[in-house]
Amino acid sequence: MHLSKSSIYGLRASILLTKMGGDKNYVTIRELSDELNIPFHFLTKILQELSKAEILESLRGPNGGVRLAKPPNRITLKDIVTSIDVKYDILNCPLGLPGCGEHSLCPLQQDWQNFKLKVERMISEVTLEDLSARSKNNDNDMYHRTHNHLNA
Amino acid sequence: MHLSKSSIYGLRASILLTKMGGDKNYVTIRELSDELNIPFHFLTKILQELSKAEILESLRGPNGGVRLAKPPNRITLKDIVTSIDVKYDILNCPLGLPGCGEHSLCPLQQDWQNFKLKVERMISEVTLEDLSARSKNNDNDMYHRTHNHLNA
DNA sequence: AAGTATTAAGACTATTATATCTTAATATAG
DNA sequence: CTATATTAAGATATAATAGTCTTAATACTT
Ligand code: FES
Ligand code: FES
Repeated sequence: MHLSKSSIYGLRASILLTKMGGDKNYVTIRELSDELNIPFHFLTKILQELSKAEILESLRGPNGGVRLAKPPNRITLKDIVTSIDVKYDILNCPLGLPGCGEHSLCPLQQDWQNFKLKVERMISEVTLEDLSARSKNNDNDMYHRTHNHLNA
Repeated sequence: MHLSKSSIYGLRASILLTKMGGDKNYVTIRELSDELNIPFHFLTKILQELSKAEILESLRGPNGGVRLAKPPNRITLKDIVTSIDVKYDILNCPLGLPGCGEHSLCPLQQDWQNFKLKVERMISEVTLEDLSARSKNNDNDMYHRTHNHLNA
């Protein structure tokens, strides 16, 4: 599972957005970046990608910000990740041979494809609603660490 | 599973070495790098790491090269990867929160830790012997693609 | 209409990962 | 002892990722 920091930040921001923006109000990127200890301009660029992908909506000017473009139960983890890391490879086999999955050349293939299917199913099924619900039940301070301590 | 190219190359070379070096002869790094389409000097540096970690033995001069330092059934996939990517994080959760695994803060934790355990077990149990045996049963041309086609 | 708050966009810089090049050390062969 | 084949080590170069800065566009408020 090789996610760029952009994807990780995008996911965290989307989850927080889901938790904060139950209503139709826009949340400023500044709020998100402060809360999550993500560099503001960096997060801005990431969320622009999500807006282009029509996962978020944005509005400029006072009272502007970003918000989800559709109900959180219709946005999956995979939607977000694939919008940001266009060419990511979920759970790449350690040997990364050509034709992986098609031909049976890799000595790890059997084990690996098994894992891979499960992970792929998970990320394409879990929605922002699920994630925000689960994290509400947990310590709400989950995001409030300093940037340096995040093991991204 | 975020492996560097160094680790992937190190794994591929170790497997090939196992297949070629059943006896006690040294195999030159040039042979390995040609066969695997890995830049020679790059592979040299990677194998130096494995030598320092006492997974390989090396010898300079004519008839020199590298060979396994112990029987292939005593070298695991994990041995190799951890020698090269000293600070790798096997199957990092997409959210990558602090204290992952210790505290229950992450909404994906339950699913993810489950995968992670299985993958960790696999890489710490599978040995070079296993890998080379399995790949012998497969198409022996598995490594003979051009570098550009490898989806590392 | 003017001023302000905000995202959009793109240029720029910094850091890390990947790859190459050069020289040194060492072992063998003749 | 000399020439040669090879790994060791480190300096340099290139590419990819991460992060910063500046300016433009837009929408609200007064
Ligand atoms: S290269 Fe596809 S499973 Fe290993
Ligand atoms: S951060 Fe540990 S499982 Fe998600």
